[in-house]
Amino acid sequence: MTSDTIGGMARWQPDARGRLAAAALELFAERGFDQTTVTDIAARAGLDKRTFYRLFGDKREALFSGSDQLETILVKAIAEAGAAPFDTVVAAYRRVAEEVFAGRLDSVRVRQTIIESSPELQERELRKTVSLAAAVAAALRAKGVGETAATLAAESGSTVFRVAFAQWVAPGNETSLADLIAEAAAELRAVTSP
Amino acid sequence: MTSDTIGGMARWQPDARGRLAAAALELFAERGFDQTTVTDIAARAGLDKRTFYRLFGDKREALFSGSDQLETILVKAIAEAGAAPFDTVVAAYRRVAEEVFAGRLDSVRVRQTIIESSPELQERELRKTVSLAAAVAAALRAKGVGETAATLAAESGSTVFRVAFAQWVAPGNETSLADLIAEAAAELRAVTSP
DNA sequence: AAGGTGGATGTCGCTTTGTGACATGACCGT
DNA sequence: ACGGTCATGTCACAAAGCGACATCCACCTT
Repeated sequence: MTSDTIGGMARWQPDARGRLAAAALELFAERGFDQTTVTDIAARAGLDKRTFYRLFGDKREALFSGSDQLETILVKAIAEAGAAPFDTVVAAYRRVAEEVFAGRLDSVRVRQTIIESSPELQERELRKTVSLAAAVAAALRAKGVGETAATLAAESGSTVFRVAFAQWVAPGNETSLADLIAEAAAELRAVTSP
Repeated sequence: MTSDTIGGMARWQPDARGRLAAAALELFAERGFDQTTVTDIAARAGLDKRTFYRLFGDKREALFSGSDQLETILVKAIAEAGAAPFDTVVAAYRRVAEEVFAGRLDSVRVRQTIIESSPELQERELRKTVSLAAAVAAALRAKGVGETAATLAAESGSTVFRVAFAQWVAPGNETSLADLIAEAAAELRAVTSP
């Protein structure tokens, strides 16, 4: 079936996972999430339904393949930083903005449109967000920050990022994500100040 | 609703929805969420699987029947308040703490144990949380608070509540939820202050 | 060079979720 | 009594997700 022979090379086409993720993105954009079956996705990638479930936990996960990378960058940025907890977290998210989101507004918008069209996908994205915040909190605790303060700083940073992200993706926006993060952080400080 | 005649005999037992929610809670606690099928739940409530799906959108929803009430209380509290946005939100959550959670620690713990045992349920709870925060933000905007400030105040209040809630439910806790909310709010201010 | 090993893939069959279409049986107003 | 309505039950079905087993072929061992 998938046995290709580029000069007696691989038995299967390379990067099955990547092909499945790409096929899923295409199909979700074309027909919508609910109207796309896992069998469809696998077929477009030249694979079997069962293979999809070996590489992804469920149908939604195909849209969130790259999100481990975010955690890596965030945790590393926090481990290297030396400022106050909240500033550290905000700086870490700004680094993510520059290293993974800058220059990809168009494709991010496509993805975001898909997510906003399906409650199931929104739930999954929320979980990813929370998981990221938990990793950030753990990284802060590893630097000696107290339990509650670490959680609050991580969650607040997450909030700032989500607000800024929404503004960045909104139609007509011209400002960079990193700048929007800085603005949102400043406004959060203002909102919580007595 | 569930037509039971006062004088005559009822065709159906009253409160089908409540019976299903109760049956679901029991079974989830007994065997776990995954090991409980919708048919099981319906059977214990003396109803049919199809009836379950008419009253609840999906299996998880049976655990979240009462969460509309929270939104009502929150929105009302915010509409009546007159303080700064963040203080208003924190006060609203404290009101929820007193009006719906006070005195129910034991049953809340049972429920929370179930939720923590299933990623699917955690996703749903997250969505409820976000939905609540969105309603709070809308209530703030209705009072003239700016878009971004309303969102940030609502999300920060939500964060404070979640942190306090986790502490309240944690084993060995003796402090009231309302007090924990106040403490968390104070610590959030400290964390985000320069 | 023969043969074995292993990891990735395909095939089969099953349970469960969630939904549409239709049937049933009591309540209600007329 | 009649027809309508509303909650529920029954039947059928697509799709999700997973366990068990078969298959294929690069690579390794001898």
